[in-house]
Amino acid sequence: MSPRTKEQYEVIRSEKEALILDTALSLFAKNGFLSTPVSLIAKEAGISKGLMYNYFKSKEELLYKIIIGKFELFMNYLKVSDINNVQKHEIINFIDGNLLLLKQDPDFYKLYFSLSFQPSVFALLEKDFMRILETIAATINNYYSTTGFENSFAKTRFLLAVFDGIGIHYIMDPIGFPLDETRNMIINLL
Amino acid sequence: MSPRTKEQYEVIRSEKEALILDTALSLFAKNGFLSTPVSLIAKEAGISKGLMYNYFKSKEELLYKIIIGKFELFMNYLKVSDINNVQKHEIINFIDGNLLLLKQDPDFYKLYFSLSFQPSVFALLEKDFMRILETIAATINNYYSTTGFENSFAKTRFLLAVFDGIGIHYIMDPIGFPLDETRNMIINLL
Amino acid sequence: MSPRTKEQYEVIRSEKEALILDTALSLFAKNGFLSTPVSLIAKEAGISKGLMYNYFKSKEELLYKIIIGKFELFMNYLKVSDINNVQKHEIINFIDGNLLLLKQDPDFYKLYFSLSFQPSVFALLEKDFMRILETIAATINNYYSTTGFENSFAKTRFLLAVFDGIGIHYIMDPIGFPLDETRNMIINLL
Amino acid sequence: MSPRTKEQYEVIRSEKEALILDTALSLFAKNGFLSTPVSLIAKEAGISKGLMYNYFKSKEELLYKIIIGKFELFMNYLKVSDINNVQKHEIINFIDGNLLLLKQDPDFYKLYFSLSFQPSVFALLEKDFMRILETIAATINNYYSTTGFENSFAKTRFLLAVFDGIGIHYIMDPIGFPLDETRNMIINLL
DNA sequence: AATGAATGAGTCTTCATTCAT
DNA sequence: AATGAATGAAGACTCATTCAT
Repeated sequence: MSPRTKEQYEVIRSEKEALILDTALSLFAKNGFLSTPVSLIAKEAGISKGLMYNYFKSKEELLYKIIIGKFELFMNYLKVSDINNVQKHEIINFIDGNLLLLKQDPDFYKLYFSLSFQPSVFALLEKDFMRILETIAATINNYYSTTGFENSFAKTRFLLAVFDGIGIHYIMDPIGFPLDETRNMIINLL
Repeated sequence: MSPRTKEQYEVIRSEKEALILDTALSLFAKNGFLSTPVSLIAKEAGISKGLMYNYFKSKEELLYKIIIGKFELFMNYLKVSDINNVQKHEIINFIDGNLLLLKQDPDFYKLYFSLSFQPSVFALLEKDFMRILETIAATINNYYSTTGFENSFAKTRFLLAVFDGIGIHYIMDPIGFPLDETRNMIINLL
Repeated sequence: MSPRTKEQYEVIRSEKEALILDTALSLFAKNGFLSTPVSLIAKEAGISKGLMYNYFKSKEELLYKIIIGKFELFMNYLKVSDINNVQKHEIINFIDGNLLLLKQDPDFYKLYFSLSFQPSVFALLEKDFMRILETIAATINNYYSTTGFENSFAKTRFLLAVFDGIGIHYIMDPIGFPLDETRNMIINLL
Repeated sequence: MSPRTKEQYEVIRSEKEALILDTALSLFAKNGFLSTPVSLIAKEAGISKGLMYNYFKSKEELLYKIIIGKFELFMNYLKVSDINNVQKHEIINFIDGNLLLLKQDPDFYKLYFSLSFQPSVFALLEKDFMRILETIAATINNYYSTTGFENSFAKTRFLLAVFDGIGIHYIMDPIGFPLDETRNMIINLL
């Protein structure tokens, strides 16, 4: 019998890769990265431990791919037409976009926050995290300063902090936390 | 040399216990709870591993005692004279008190936040965390509702979230983060 | 296109088999047998892992075939016209033949020596090694005893040892080692 | 009960360390470094796997310590009174010393030779091996050149090669190999 | 003849905890 | 009160080999 075609192999690979990524994200979010053994990921995904290493070089690479993949989605919401003249509605779009992701993919945010407090693991991702954070900060800062606010720097840092605070409280208590009301309170800070 | 009295022994014991607690907090904050071996704590504290287990039943108990000890300090700032009629200056006092602790003891906050995202460890502390959070929430909620704000529940949750956001951003970047300016922005939310 | 004939298939098969054998020898020599994964051999040879097992039952069989194949070449140089009356020039021919192989195929010698010290692997080959060694030893011993040397046994063992010593030092440092000068020193021992 | 004294601990440590080193040397010699699992060393030494790591940082460090320890012994035999004027009897002493060690500690030589052909492992030790080899080579070379031999370089390399050849053949067949007769043949090369 | 996904046994290593002294 | 040797369970990772296609 002839071997599978390249396309068939690709389908298998991309489906299984997605399965592993999803399973791992869910477990990392639930138990934390360090407390999730590769063996558990494999078991939950219904594959052998060895196969994981056929798809990802290491547990850390698996983590990295999860994060990077989501980051792209994340950044799609921060498209401004003119970086030197950021409009209020663009910031609002960004906020709304992220609140949407927060609702749709709380696991990712849980993982994201948990990693921020795990220095041994965080090192892997620090550069990417920083690059993104700085882009966001620059955009918001530009909005505040061109809109005529004084102390745009502090306002920017404050807004980012508020945003993370909301995120954390939401994922800790998605049912009880009043996300929609707080959304308006954030907008009021603009 | 006369043998030590019971009191002297107890002084030694409590001093050594404090030493272990401090050392452990510092290491947990720096490396994370799971990434800090008991052997390292013992080494840094200048004692043997065995002795650690003489003072604390387990690594988890050590963690627990660290957290509980700090909580008491923490709650000292939330003393209101009348829980049914909370004054603005009392809330401000609470905020300022906590910002002070944040500056003085960033390690504890780092540990506190990191544990929040480590469910396997968090379980130990969840009850205590909740009890405290609810006390604080009730107090703030009372302030908002007696002061005549509408939607005091959402406002309360928002304030708590903002507070944590600030805390996180400060401990991630204690030098760059404009803590004093943001303090005023928090007060403005009251 | 007409289908390939049986002969064409066999040509392909034996060419591919040779490719695998060569690739494997080169990698075994460079990294050692145990440190060379089958996957690497396949990759370097440009074929799939599965196909390797189509040609060779196991990694060990692959090794075995490499060694045995070279042994035949090796023994071609030890053809004496009369085993009961070995001539000096025949021994010299053998020495020169082997020095030539040593220069032309250092990888094989490297592998050969490395296996001699890997009992778990060596077991496979021990019989064949011994058979060959004994043939050589018998021939040399005959030369020494018929030529009238006393203690031909010790002289034989010495010569064989010297020969291996030279081989090892040459493959460890093919550029620096004075192979041609030492050749004469070996001849002087005859 | 009071803890053991420092001396008592030291006795325990050095005895157990020696036990592990001895056991490991014997197994490495018998099976090869790569084919000897740490678990087997532990089992043979009658200790737990974990304890091995209390004494040695890694399997590789264990190997390193074995080799380095023996090297010192080894070099004791190559003490010449004047490096610029090496006497024949000093070379003979060196040869005899090493033949003695060869007889007494064939395991070490087995390991030494096997490592020389295991590039992945050899890297660890290459520097130390080279340093020693160069010292020996320089000494012998000095002997040959001051004694008036021409082509002392080639003679030195030859002698070293012969010596290793003898070593290898002896450890492969300690009973059958005529070590004492060959000793005289080596001396004749001086 | 050929592919590479999949498995599982085996290897090194870490670390919380126990225990004899 | 104090030490550190010792254990054992668990975890990340590798790799020869099998097998469906």
